[in-house]
Amino acid sequence: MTQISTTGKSPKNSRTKTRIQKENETRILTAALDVFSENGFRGATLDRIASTADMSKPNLLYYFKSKEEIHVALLTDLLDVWLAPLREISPHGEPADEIGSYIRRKLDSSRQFPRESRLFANEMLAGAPHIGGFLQSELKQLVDEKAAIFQGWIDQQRLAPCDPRHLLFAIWSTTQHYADFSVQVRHVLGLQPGDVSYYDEAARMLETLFLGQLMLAPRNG
Amino acid sequence: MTQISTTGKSPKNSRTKTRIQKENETRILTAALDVFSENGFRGATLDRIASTADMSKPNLLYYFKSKEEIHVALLTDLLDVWLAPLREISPHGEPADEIGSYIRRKLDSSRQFPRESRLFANEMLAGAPHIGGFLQSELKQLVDEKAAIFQGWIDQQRLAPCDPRHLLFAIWSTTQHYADFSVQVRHVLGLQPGDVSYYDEAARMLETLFLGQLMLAPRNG
DNA sequence: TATCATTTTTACCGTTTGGTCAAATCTCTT
DNA sequence: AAGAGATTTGACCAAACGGTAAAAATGATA
Repeated sequence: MTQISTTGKSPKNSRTKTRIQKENETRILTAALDVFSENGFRGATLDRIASTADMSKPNLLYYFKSKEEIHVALLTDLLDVWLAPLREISPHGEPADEIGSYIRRKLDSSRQFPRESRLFANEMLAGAPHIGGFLQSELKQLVDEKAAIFQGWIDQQRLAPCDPRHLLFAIWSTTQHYADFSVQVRHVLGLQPGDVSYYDEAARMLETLFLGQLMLAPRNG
Repeated sequence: MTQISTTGKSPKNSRTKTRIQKENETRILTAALDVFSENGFRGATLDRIASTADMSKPNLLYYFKSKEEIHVALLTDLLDVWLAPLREISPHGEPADEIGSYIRRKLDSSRQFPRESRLFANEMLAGAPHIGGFLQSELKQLVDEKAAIFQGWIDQQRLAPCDPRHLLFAIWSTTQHYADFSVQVRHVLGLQPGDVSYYDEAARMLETLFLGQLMLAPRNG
């Protein structure tokens, strides 16, 4: 599959973007985010994106020269958003503070960018055909770096012994779940389609789980 | 969207299935699980399913009369698998034992049925068009029932105060993550495509997180 | 207001898609 | 071995798909 690399401009080779160009590219990317995040790359169609953007298909293809190019543009934007909260983890703070605020940042990210989260999830489910390289290089490197910080805390007995990378997986999964599986969350909680009021309770749960102690009674006997 | 309800047979209305019928239906469902779980319903094609099943498309449509019908058959099977671990939670055991073994069952389920898990995830990302009813009825009911058990333990101060349903969300997300995001997990850990050796470490992590205590030093000062 | 580049539309093209049909083949029973 | 039923195939269809070409309409600028 095609990996992200080039940043091709479509409308001619003009360096400066016109007002209309900026407006329409935004409209297209917004519409495409809706469609791709719901149906994945293969499940999305240009017709659907075009009609969501309230635009004819040829006009859409005037701004992005292929379905792939739109997808790449979205994924490129996405990866920055995805990495940002992780970058902020510092070795100098208290473990509970650092991990706690990381969880808060990730949960905020789910609340603010649920479609981006689902776009990412769709790409994972499909086997990461477009961002496999990113996962193996940038992400792995950053994870290794932050895992070393966690390991330092473990060595200092400020954090329970565990594989730091799996701790990150636990944080990613619990926070992203509220964006990716929001339908399930809402149905189980009996909430209306648009209602995202569960995020406050989610934050409390994750604080208890990661920073506090879930089990109160001794485990056996 | 079409919800699950009917259990239509395709080859005529014969009550008893022939050997060939059983073999081919299995082959089709196995192939379809591969294709649907990677690409979602809209992203999957009958041609791809047929060629994966090593079968002509008209022959495939002799056993299932539409793409939708194959999908429904898979989802129906899936829902049992999905609910089974949850049903086993008992109010009579120790919280740590009950929750611990539930996590183990869910993690085993991810390891044994990763494609089923991804099929479910794809359905969620698409907005649960086919199993919305299931989520609102069967699942919600079972969750309410089990949440009441958790609430009992909280009232007895054997479990930290939290929203039991969000605790379930945390268990679902962390365990399913290893199936749904296995590509990411493998890339970050630097493992080969088929390697699922991370499950043991995952089990240890989740035990520490849910049954033990992650933070060892006091949070402030 | 005339000019030129940008933007939009109309009409298409070849391929893929989900699905049908009747004929051909195979399998099982007698 | 023959007949009936089950299975498989090839040829096909209309719609949807990703994408193109060129003309028409619009916008900016002088």
